[in-house]
Amino acid sequence: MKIFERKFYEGDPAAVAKALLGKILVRKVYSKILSGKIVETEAYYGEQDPASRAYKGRMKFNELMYAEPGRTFIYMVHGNWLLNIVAHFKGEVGAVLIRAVEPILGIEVMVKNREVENFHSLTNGPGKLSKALAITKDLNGIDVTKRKSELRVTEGKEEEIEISSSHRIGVRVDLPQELRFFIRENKLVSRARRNPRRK
DNA sequence: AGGAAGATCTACT
DNA sequence: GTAGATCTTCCTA
Repeated sequence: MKIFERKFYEGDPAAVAKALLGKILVRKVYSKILSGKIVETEAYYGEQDPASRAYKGRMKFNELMYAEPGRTFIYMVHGNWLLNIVAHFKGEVGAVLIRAVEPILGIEVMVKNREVENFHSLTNGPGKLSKALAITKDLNGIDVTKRKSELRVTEGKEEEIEISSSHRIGVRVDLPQELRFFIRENKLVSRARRNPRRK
């Protein structure tokens, strides 16, 4: 499968978030291959984005958002590891959160990791997919453009996909534009929630 | 020490 | 579908 070069991730985070839909996330672990089609993403910016980890400026824990595009940025929220891929124009700041995938290879391993049987609830959320694919802080900062990486992104099969958008999920204060993107009608897209709750 | 955070699970109105 | 408890880091005081 064709792998994407760094250039693919150099661009506006929202554009990269859309471009990632339909691509394949490949995880190599326990000498096995686990993979899934990316069906839902969100774009995050830098200091002008109140929902971004980089909102308060550059710090040790968000340094990767400033790093070269194509690397992972993984952090914990409410007890869940969330997988982002660094994406931005040179000299800027940003990342794309992978919110859901549709399992392809290694489904029996994902079932074991997740401790659920139901196919639909295997990877339909950012915390769930990390657990299913055994993604933790150990993979923070690795390069998904390298063929030998334990986590990489490759070309999906040729198909028409229809992209829908909405506001980002779960954020306290969102930007005016819609920055969540997902494949329309896909069953593995996480359930939409009502708008950001008020303070 | 305390609290917030890109969430998830369970147990029901 | 929604409410509430609970998940684990890392920041701020």
